[in-house]
Amino acid sequence: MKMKEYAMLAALAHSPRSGYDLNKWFDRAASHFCSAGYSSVYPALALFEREGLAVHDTVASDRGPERKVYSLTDKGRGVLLEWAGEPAGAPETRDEQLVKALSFGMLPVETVRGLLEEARELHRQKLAHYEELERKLEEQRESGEIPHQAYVGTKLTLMRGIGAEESYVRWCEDATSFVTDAAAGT
Amino acid sequence: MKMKEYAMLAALAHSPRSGYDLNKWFDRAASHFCSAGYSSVYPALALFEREGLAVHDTVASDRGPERKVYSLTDKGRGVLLEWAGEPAGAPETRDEQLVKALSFGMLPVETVRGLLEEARELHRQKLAHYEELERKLEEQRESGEIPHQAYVGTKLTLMRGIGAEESYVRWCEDATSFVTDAAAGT
DNA sequence: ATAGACATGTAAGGGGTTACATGATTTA
DNA sequence: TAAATCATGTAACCCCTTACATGTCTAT
Repeated sequence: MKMKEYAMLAALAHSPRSGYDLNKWFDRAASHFCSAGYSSVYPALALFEREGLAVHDTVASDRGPERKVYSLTDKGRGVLLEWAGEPAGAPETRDEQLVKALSFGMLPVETVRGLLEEARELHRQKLAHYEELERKLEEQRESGEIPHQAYVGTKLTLMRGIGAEESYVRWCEDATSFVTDAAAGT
Repeated sequence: MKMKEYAMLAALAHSPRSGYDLNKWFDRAASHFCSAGYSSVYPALALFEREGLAVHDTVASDRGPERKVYSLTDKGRGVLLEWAGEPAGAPETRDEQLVKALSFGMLPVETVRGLLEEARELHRQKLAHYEELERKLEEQRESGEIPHQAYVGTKLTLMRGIGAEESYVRWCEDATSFVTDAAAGT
């Protein structure tokens, strides 16, 4: 099984969800460590059911067509936990900004300052987004709306999201200082 | 053109390199923001030459077969800088560790502590690696062995690599405290 | 009425990783 | 003599993103 599929199993372990819900979860809460579109999600759910890892209930929706709400079986939970207990590989990152940064010594300083300011703004927004999710999560925990296991898992990923974005914002600021000094010094 | 190809153009702008050298550069110095194997590198170099973005000299090697050492043309430099001056997209990360972390509330605390300790060690090693590269880069700058433009570009990526790994190590430590407290509190 | 969110899927094409293919030189 | 490094490429396969296909409900 692929990483995305384990991510889906974990999300279902936190609470039952439809394919549509999973897709939103990937976009809003998991995009900093794993992403997926509909064309990964729906076939994976069908696979889970064939393998006995999940089952679905058909539930009427407020608006739009019927929802297929999937929940994890004991077997699914077993498969998930077995995988989760083994050591993880190193993270893989593809960062266009850093590829561009390789050329920042060859561009006008004002151009570079503009690019870094824009990047800083992007990551400040992402930081604010994760902080907001963390606030909501703490609310849910206080009101007992969320199982403890789901709280712990989600909290850990949000801690990482926040740390990663803080670190990126700091780099944008440090890089701005660096290119400004480098230009003044030369 | 793809991101990897711009990364290659930037590396060639810093100094002429062979496909083999580029592959090493991806592994050792660029893996935290972009990766590539031989099967991406060699076809891309052939493409650069067809498009007039780079030219190669054939140079005898100390050991092993002849080397094709590529350098960027003015056209290649132009194409690179035009791209580098435009805003970058958001970074994409695939982090197996965080997918596993989603299930950390369902695993025994001792298992989780072990996994986090292992992850911390991995990222401490990466941190040490980037710090070592930064030390060497500063040496090269002091002795004037490296063009200023290459120094700036490389320094910026190393600053980010170091910041990212520091931030990851901190998460491993914070996560360890968190799961320990969560287990004691429950 | 039109745009946007809700909701489930399939198909095609592009990009990237892994394995294959070959061969010289050095170090243990 | 076996393993590691140097060195250049190709081929096949898998994964993933993008586009396609369809339809309802709500808000502007």
